[in-house]
Amino acid sequence: MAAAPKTRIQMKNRATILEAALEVFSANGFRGATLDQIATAAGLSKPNLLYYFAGKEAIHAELLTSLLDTWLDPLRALNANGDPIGEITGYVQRKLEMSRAYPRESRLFANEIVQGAPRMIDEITGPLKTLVDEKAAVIRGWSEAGQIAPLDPHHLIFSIWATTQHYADFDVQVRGILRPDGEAHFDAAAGFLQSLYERALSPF
Amino acid sequence: MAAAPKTRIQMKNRATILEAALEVFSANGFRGATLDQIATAAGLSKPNLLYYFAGKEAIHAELLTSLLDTWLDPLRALNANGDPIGEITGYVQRKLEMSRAYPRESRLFANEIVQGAPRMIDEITGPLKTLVDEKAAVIRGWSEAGQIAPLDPHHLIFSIWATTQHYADFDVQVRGILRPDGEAHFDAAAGFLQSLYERALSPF
DNA sequence: CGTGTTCCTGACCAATTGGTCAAACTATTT
DNA sequence: AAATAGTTTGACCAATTGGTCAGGAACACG
Repeated sequence: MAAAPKTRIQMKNRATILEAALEVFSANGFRGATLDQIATAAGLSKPNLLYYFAGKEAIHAELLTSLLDTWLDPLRALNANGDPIGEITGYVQRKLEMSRAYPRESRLFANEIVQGAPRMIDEITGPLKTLVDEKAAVIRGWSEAGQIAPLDPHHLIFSIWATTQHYADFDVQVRGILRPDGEAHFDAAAGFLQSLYERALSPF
Repeated sequence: MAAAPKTRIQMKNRATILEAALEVFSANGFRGATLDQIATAAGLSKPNLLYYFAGKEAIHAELLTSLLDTWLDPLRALNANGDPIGEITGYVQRKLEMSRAYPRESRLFANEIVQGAPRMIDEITGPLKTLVDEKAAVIRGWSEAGQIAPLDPHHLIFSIWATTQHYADFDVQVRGILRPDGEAHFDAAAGFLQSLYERALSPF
């Protein structure tokens, strides 16, 4: 899609712009973000932004496509041959770690999907669905073999997305309610989710 | 805040405008919504909108404050004297029912909170925190009495919000992945969440 | 050093958008 | 029916915003 950067300056400036755009888009949504904000955040002039990218849409699209892959890595890592409960709780922990380390990426996707995913619907019904269906089949195998409790695998995956991404997407709310405990709530969340899923998945 | 409507026409038109605004704000976020869109959706002219409301902000604010109360009703209904597991799974079901019946309201809040809740932060750190703390204390009492498993009550509430609102806020994604099953996924979700929380909360 | 290429900018533009206002139109009341 | 109060609108405005463009500055390289 986007022309491959060639010079050192291009590499550096494109990266700077994408970093600034991630900041601005994730905090304001596509429509709420302006090229001026992105330009200011990147320390560049607006016409200069448009020298590197064809337009606002192009910057946004580049962010979405280049980040989606990374975003799905934790699910890809779910290993059909591992210990079922350990694999799933491991997935939960990796996903929560993503929320801690990359909250802006999470909010970028959240903004997009809440508003109907107008620029991502193909990725969802295509590659994403394929990956989820594949991993859901693995989980279904485990529950049919009696290794984990019989829970619907698709909804199990949804619940993991929901509970883990909540800490990135609804960060202000979590902080507002857990007021004085600063950063510690991620560790508390890790412990809570570990217990929740261990208990729920245990076949006994 | 907003002047109390007096005439029949005022009642009807204010309601029409708020309904249209809910549609538009929930689908596009505050910044993404335009007065023209709301006016068109309401079947009124833009200046006429502004005869009934002081401005875009005022319409949005009215929606947020008037809907927040309803939104929290399910949690208020959590009864300290009821059966612990039944109370909590009942709360889960009521909350999921809200997602099914009022997805636009859910998305209105989701849009606001994902973007840092600039217009709602006081409600969060005030009345919302108070209510959550109160109900969390009730849940803590249950787990200290050994009636439910020892899970952090605040994070338990967060997980319930996350899992239930997910079906409204990320509706396109859920539909995109569960493609052919139309509306049935809400019933599947109800069953899944019932099992998930029953299993996780059971003290044994 | 000169020259071609890449990079950057100020000035500008058309479209969109939130909001105003005077005038016209419609209900309601007396 | 006249007077009053409430409702609606077309025309207009200033600010914002995505994007363009011609030319200048910096850089690479023979």
